[in-house]
Amino acid sequence: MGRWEPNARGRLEQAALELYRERGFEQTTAAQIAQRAGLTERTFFRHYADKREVLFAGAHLLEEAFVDALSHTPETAAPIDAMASALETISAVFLERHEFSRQRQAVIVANAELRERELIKLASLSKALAATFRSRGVSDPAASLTAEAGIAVFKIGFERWVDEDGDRQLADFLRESLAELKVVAAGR
Amino acid sequence: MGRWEPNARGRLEQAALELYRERGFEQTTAAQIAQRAGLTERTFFRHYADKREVLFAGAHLLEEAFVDALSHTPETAAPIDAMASALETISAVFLERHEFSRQRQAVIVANAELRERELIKLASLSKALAATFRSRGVSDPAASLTAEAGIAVFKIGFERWVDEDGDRQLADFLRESLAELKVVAAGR
DNA sequence: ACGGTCGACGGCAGTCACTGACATCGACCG
DNA sequence: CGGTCGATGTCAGTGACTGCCGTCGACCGT
Repeated sequence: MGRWEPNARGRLEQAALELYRERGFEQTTAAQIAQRAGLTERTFFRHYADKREVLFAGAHLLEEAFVDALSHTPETAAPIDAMASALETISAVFLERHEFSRQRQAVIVANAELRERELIKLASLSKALAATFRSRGVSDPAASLTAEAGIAVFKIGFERWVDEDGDRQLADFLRESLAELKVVAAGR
Repeated sequence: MGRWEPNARGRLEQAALELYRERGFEQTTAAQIAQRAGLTERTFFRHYADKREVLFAGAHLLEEAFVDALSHTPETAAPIDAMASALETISAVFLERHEFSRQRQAVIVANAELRERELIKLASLSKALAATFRSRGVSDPAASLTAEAGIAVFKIGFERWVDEDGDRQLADFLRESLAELKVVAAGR
């Protein structure tokens, strides 16, 4: 056994989610999170750039998976179809995470600073997707617009999935949302 | 003449933009902004909730104007056409503000915290537009998706307009961007 | 087995964003 | 002319975040 308990980041992330749920994001200090995780405030800030980031550690994984999914789509497909396929693939990531997503999203929605952070993560994701499209020969502004549209579909589908009590899968909501976007864009 | 110089907010906003351009957002303290405006730090925070907000004072005006433009669109129009019309109307707001927009946008793009703030302002705008659609009988998720798509069009068109040196108007870029979105959504 | 390096963490002092409480004083009102 | 009000100043405090340095098991080469 090492000098320190293992999985410091995991403990910090769990402690943070717990405290943010118990007393709210603003009423929680970094020192409290660190203490619950058996660490010090200084160590908290070694792992996370700020108090919000501890909730978004998984964002880069989502981004990687999303870009990966898009990359593994036939180059000949129309951008919107590639996006549809990537959305389909990505929803698998959330199959076993409805409850966790619900809790985390409730915390985020309740605080403006956390919403800001979520938005910039989605914007980063959008940029990455646009870059992927460009590397596949889609030119701007089509690349950026398809990426933005895909993120909008994801955002709205995800919101609705999280709000649902039922057993419908995320993929259902994403398909529905994308279909509606097509209808709307067609001017109907 | 009153006890204080008039237009404290205007002075603060100009001082802030100047300093953010001169030395960067992070390297500027609230006290410095206040001092250049002939005020104290405490007064700065009475006018703006935080250091970023001083750059976004006009955001609620844009939101009002945008919602207003959308409201004054024929109810019988398809949502996407109403959005197109609103975008057209809104671009008039920026007719005389290319240089100002360029400077401000350069500051924002250079700093992640400011980008976050911009994103949440756009998200707020999107919510307001979606609510307007709903009040006109468009149901969700079409209302939310049209709003999000419109904001995406605005964002991308605006970026390109700001980057341009030429004399093309914002409205041109918005039309182009919207047209491209329609093409993309149609799967071409 | 031993000295040296390294990585993860603790401790501490400091800056700055932001806040609450209270004081000031021209403008304006009756 | 006294009283109220609104915009600002003053001051003390909290907490987010950072730089710097110290600690000490793990690990590595000899």
